Amino acid sequence: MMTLDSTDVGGEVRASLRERKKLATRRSLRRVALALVAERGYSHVTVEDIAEAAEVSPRTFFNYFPTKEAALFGADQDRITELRERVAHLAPGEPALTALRLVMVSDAQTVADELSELGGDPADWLRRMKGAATDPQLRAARAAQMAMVERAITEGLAERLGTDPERDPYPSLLAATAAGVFRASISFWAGSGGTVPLGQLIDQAFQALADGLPERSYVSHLTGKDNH
Amino acid sequence: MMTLDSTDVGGEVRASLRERKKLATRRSLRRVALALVAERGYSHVTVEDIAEAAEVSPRTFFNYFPTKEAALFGADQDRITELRERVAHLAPGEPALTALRLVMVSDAQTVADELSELGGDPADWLRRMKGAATDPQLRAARAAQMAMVERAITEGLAERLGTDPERDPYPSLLAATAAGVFRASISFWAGSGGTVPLGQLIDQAFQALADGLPERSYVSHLTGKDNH
DNA sequence: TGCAAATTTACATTGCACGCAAAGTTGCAG
DNA sequence: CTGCAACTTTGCGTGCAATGTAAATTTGCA
Repeated sequence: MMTLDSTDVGGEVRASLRERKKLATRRSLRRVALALVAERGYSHVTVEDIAEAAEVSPRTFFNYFPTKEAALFGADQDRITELRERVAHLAPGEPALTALRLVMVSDAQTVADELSELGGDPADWLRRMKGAATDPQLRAARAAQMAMVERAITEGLAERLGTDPERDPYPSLLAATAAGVFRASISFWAGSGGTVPLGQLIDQAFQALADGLPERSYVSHLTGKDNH
Repeated sequence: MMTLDSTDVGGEVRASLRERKKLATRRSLRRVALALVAERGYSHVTVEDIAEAAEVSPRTFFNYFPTKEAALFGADQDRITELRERVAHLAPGEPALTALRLVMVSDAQTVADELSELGGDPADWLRRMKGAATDPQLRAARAAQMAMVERAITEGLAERLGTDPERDPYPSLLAATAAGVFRASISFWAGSGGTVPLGQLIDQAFQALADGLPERSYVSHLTGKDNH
């Protein structure tokens, strides 16, 4: 129990064969799942299809991901916990809204990084996934995922502000708006093929919130087009 | 095809036996589903259980609800479409934020009404459901539901503002925040056993958003307690 | 009363998810 | 380099959600 599966070489951590294989299998499953879904649509891809394309047994799929959709956009429990910690403790002394903005920008960058990590053209992935993203099941799964993220933010905020979400709706409200900023920005960014600078989108949305929501848009100069 | 299943009597619409039975079955399924889930938790209640308790066949359950969770909190497609229309056209001339506030307050009242319609003590239902509400599956289902609502709001806002959500993230952001206000308020209200005035909660949250988010809470005087 | 339409039901099928134990790999100590 | 211990993969069986189909059953109405 609790073996390392890795060898420490002069401060560097070299993954063991076992570890590398596991990571390869995980990535293969994810890549194949995304490719199949982009091609046929979410509801026309079974776990069996994914397993077959990745050349593992269907049972092995579930050793890596708890559900079919987790292979598509899996933020595991560790990362969600880490998110809560960052919201709670990043930039202490700064206003909560500032900390949230920092965390959201950083996480958005992570999303963009993972997209590149997939191999191939990131813009191509975004374009291919666009059709599949209309599937209700997939939307539902994504919403559930974001709800978990939002919950983590709520808890982090509650800790940061020293308040209890049960007695004070403010952390929930702030978390909901932050998650909303994140979603709206990411989805707009994805729709642009990843060309619009994501960090700026998020920053401007937060600025709009901090200043009080305006009646109309807040980003026309980014797209170079008239938004109404 | 397209029979009325109802008899028009002097301007009043009297439901036919068929219609009344259908409504009774639907309500029975919902009530029984809620009761069983409150008692055992979502994942320990099968569709078969619900059907049996409601004295219909399992297949009939799916004639009324597309999924298990739809029986618990089902906003059907008609109501979601209607929501979009209200967001788009209610109080024309007023700012979008004002229209959103009106629609959200009104919908919150509908939620409260449906709770009473269930029979028994509303506060009792809230208390009983509280435990079951921690179930991840149920959370996921609720999130998916809210995502559909949020989407409808986005579309309604886009129409109202004459903008395209694909090119302008503003409707999405506004919809996300409005949905966030709704969720945070409802959940806080439910946590209070339905005692805190829901309309005021929502109004104050919108006011906070319109003014620019404050660093701390905005409702301390409602609970009568210190929120930090 | 009897026919047409709507509704319920039984039956079969597909797919997700998970527990379990057997078979196959990998890591490492001797 | 060999053999054991830990880990991973796999096959098999189970339960449950969800859907299609066609045969009863019930209701509305002439």
